[in-house]
This record gives sequence, structure tokens and C-alpha cells, in this order.
Amino acid sequence: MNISQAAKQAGLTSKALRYYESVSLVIPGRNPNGYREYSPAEVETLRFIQRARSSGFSVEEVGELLQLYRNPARRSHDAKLLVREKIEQVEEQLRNLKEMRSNLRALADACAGDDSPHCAILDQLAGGESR
Amino acid sequence: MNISQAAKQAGLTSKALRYYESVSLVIPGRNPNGYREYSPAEVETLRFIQRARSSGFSVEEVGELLQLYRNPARRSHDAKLLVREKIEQVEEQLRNLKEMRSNLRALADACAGDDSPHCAILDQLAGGESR
DNA sequence: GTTGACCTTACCCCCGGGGCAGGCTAAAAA
DNA sequence: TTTTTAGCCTGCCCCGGGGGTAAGGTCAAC
Repeated sequence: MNISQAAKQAGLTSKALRYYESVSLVIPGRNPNGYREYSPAEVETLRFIQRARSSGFSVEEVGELLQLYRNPARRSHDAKLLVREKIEQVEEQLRNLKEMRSNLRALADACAGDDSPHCAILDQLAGGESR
Repeated sequence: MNISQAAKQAGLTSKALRYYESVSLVIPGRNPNGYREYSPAEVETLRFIQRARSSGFSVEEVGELLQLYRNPARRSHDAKLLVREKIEQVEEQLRNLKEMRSNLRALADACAGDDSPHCAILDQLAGGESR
């Protein structure tokens, strides 16, 4: 299968597939004309990558997941550990974003939002009172 | 004030200050020896930038906030609009992260996490059933 | 005078690709 | 058959927001 077909099957772009090859995640064979030829198994691996990426794993972490996927002597404990670490990272990002949001809400609430130049948002960013 | 002192006062790094200068946010004067010389007002602006950045605004958006800050004919409405847009962006990120988290939790819950190679996490990433 | 701390510019690096240039190749239309 | 169009190839620069480091100038203390 050609690169663009494989990309479509996996919900990715051709560029992403070339990138994943460059970082040794999926290295397809080549036709005599030099075109990449993706086997059905490689397309499955690409779908694996797409799902793992959209669950928040970095490309490097996807590489670790793929190593487990390809290793018949794996222990499911190791996969679960990766997922739990990712959950904790996501939760930290959630905490950070929630703090930003409450911060922003306080700014917005303090500002009249009218045609006057007086603005509590700019005042607070400038002076930092009651932050 | 020298760059490292100004950076310390603002809670930033010297490198960041040079970067902010390169993108025209704060352009300090120069001493005869070529060193950057930050005025107290410029240090205040740097603190403004630091607070806006830690509230989630991009460098480009901070530039817009600074334009308002420096414009005595501004309308507070415009500042409030920027803040509300940022709140919506933050909330979309929160939604995405929460979906990731529930996704990850489902993966983790389905996996025994023992010494066996059978792993529901890898199965689901591979096959996509019950995602 | 010399040492160490600070400053300067200039370069490459991170992630995860996007976009484009220039050149082949394959498939479809005339 | 020829031409057009579409798809593929590699290689390069770009994004944010700086971090790290190198090579060199400067300043203050001892």
C-alpha cells in the first residue's frame, strides 16, 4: 500500500508517516521505484500509533508502548505503569490549567469591560495586587 | 539595571529578556559598553509579561495586552475580550485533557497489570474495540 | 595583573510535524 | 503514443519559547 493510502487508513498524514519512519517507529519496505510500501501489519501499527498519540502519549512514549506490543515476553504490569504515569501527567496539566482558569476568571470579573480606559485586568497584570 | 538583575526582579531569565527584545516586547537602552540597561518602567513591563505568560497567554497575545496597557485611549472592553477568549481556549484544553484522562483510565482499568503478557491496554490500542 | 563574574552575539537543539522546491514515476486522458 | 495530471521522493526552512554552549569583550575585587 502506498503512503497516502496507508495514511488515510490510519487517520494520519503522509508527512507524519515519514516522520515516524525517521524516528524508527514504523519502517516500511520499498518498491523497486523507491516508493514506500506499507504492509497490512504496518498499517495496523500506524493505527496503534494514532490511538496512542490521541490518548496523550508522546512519540517517544509511543515507542515504548510499541516495544511492549511487539514483545511476546512482556508483562502487562509494564504497560499499565506507562498508562498510570501518563494519567498523572495529564492530571498535573489539568491542575495547572484550572489554576490558570481561576486566575483568568478573577481578572475578567474585576474588569467592567466598557468603553473606559480604566481596566482592572491591566492594573492587576501591571501591579499584581490581589493576585 | 543590568539584564541579570532585571531578570531576577521580574522572575524571568536573561535569555527570555533577550528573546522578548528580539520580538519587540521590551527594547531596553544600551550602555556605552553595549550592555542592556533596563529602566524601572521596563522592569515593570517585564513583570507584566511574566504574569500574563503564567496566566496562559502566548507571547504574541502578551504583545496585544501590552499594546492596550500602553495605549491611554484603550477601552477595557478590548482587554476583557482577550481574557474571555483565553478562558475559552483554556476550557477547550481542559475538555481535551479530561477526555484523554477518561480514555486512559479505561485503558488502565481493563488491564490486570500482572506478570502475564496478556494486556488489555495493548489490545485496545491495537484493535480499538470499546474505545 | 589577574582572576572570576558578567555581558555580548551567534549558532544549534527540543517536538511533531507543515509547507514548499525540484525532480522522478505512474496512471489516466487525448 | 503523447501529454497531462497526480503522486511519490528527498531536502530544506518554519512554528513557540526559549535552553545550552562557544568565542570573545568588560568590569570589579584582590
